[in-house]
Amino acid sequence: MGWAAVSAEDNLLELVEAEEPDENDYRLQEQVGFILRKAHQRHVSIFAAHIADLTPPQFAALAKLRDVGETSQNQLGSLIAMDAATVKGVIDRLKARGFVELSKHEIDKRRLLVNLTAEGRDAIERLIPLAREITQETLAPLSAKEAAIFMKLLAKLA
Amino acid sequence: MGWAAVSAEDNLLELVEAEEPDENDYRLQEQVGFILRKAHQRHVSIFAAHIADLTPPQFAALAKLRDVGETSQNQLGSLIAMDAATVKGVIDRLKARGFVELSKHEIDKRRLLVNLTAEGRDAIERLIPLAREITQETLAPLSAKEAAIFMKLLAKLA
DNA sequence: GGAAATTCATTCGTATGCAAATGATATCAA
DNA sequence: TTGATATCATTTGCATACGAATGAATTTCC
Repeated sequence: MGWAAVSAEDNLLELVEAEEPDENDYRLQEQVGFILRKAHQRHVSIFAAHIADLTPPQFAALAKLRDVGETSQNQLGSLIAMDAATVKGVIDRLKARGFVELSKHEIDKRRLLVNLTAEGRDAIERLIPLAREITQETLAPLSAKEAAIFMKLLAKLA
Repeated sequence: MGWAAVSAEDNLLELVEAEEPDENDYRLQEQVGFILRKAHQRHVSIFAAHIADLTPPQFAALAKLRDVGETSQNQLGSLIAMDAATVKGVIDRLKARGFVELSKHEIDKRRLLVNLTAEGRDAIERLIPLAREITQETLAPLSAKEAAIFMKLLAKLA
């Protein structure tokens, strides 16, 4: 096998390259984590444009309290995907705003119970229609069918 | 029209309810923003399990510098979706680690040029294979076809 | 040429987000 | 019963993330 077999050499190279097409090629902009971060940023920005006086985590806490009623702080955190340290800060700020009130569990003295105040309930009821708009605007780049598929796959991923 | 027309009344109510099926119904767990936040959290967790000594934003900065070479701090920020305040902190920490070096632009004295050090280049080359695994693991709940569809829709959204 | 607008970077303040350590309380098990 | 475990909450430290204000340098435009 001498250098006369030029086309055979080329074919071999093509095969090798076909096995490892991305050896030197890493495109940050195409990685799921990078795009996920950007999509999340965009959502937070849309949220802020519609609801200026509350953050998404604060809204989530109020919305979940509306669903389940009084719960312990950590339990609420697990319902809205926040660890103990994070949920504490969120609840502290909601308390300072008068949207939630805290009390001690009668039996289990470790637990800190959280509940909506009347003002907090008013706020979340008032904000839910805006939250629907936020969801709509976030999904606006997709058709209805695309959005449905996307939501199903995103849920699988999360 | 008296109260004899009971079934007609019922039909009317059904119609009204069909128009507004979710009047009192807001499911936080089904909102795109909430799930997006959880999916992002999951990705960050997977990232940390594979690459313990660098955060996703720090990795993004190194990967992008590898692509484009020396750039100004703000320009780098816009390439990886970070505002000026955020990118400064990321670059400061990468500089403290010896992964990037800073210099002043000769002509435009406002600009702060950022570039990889030899150590930074070694690091990013070493980490890219791990980053591929991170992407794979993040998308693991989806089939190859689902992942392709998801990435296309996610890109549209971000 | 020079005032106005723009760009680059920094700083400050506020808000997640999480790991790790700690203390108080409750539960489990030998 | 009591000693080991587990749970609930707090605190500290670090790292994004972004709005707003500031200062320095450049560009635009009349």
